[in-house]
Amino acid sequence: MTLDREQVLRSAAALLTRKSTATMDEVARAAGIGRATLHRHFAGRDALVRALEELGIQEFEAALDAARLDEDTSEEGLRRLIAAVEPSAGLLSFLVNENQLFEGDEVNEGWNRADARVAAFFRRGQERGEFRIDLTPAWLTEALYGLVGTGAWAVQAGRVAAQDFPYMIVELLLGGARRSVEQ
Amino acid sequence: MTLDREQVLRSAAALLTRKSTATMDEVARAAGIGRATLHRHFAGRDALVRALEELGIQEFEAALDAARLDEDTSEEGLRRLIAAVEPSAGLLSFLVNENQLFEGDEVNEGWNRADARVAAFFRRGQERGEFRIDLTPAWLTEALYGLVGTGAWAVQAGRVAAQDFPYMIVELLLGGARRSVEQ
DNA sequence: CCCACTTGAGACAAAATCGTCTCATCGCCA
DNA sequence: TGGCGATGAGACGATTTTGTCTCAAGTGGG
Repeated sequence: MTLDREQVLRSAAALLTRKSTATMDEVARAAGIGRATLHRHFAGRDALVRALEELGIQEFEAALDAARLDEDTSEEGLRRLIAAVEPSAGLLSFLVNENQLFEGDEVNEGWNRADARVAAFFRRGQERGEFRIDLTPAWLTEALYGLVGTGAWAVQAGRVAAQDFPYMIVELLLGGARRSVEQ
Repeated sequence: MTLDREQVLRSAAALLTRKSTATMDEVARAAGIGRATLHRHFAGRDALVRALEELGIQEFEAALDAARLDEDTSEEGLRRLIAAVEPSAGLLSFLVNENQLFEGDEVNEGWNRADARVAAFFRRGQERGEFRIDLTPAWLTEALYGLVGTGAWAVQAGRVAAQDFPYMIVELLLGGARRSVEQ
């Protein structure tokens, strides 16, 4: 009975998304395994979080690839990115919060890579005249993370229908709340 | 030497905003008092967090009052709200995250009051034709919280200049990232 | 000036969590 | 079928945090 490491990580992500302070015991029970087994595969809580970080980065970079940010318009690229990132939204939200705890000492370079890609996407959109230039790429990047996390939370709390997740995020991020004259 | 309860709460808020897992000892030292004194004024960590919750709700409702959301256009009201909420952004962000841990069992009704006011503000803006109707008031409310928290974090992490905080949030929330034809 | 009140520092036990270990059990493969 | 490897359950000690208590020191008001 080989333990499904991926499955364990996914249930841990699902639990920690809801309750970021869950204990190792809770994580183990959520995965349907014993605490000893959890420790056999992840040396400790740090190792578990780091494994989740690897998974999250991997999923996020896969989403960045799948979004084909260079093709079509920036708007279409952003729509594809949000849609591709949706399944990982909860995990990414957890990891973003977790990273805020670190003193910036040792952030996984994967985040820097991903950040750079997202920021470059916004900068390219600005250069193309598709995005406003008065909002910095760094802020747009952070705002994207924040809205994805907020969206995941809103869906989980039942404040937003799951099917509306991509639409709500993309529309707000692209067009804002103001009712513009053009539509 | 009467202990300045307000001052203690503010330094606790400042610390917990950066490190939400700070211990009672760290909170006490950050406030420049002994741990025993901290316990004399707040029975425990829960009591401290609840006191911070009261403070945060009070500040948020004060910001809602100061923003005079009924006057002028919705856009001006939102600008005033974000500006008024800026000093409390870190604390509110901490409390929002903290509330996500609760199982919805006993949320302070103050949040419901505040939520209702914000959602009503967006709904009113929609009825006036100033806000889009395809984004629900509930989502706009959550997005506002999320962006305020993200903004506070971005400023603290040095990714956004503190002076740009209100502008970045309001502009993104109102107009989005898309460069519209009208400007 | 003196006393009552508050504080800071530290000791102390209780509780929570962690990490490790043992042992019995179970499934799978040779 | 027999043995090997992995698992679950739980015991155990170590560590961290918490909450309480004591005691000496200091401050301010009467």
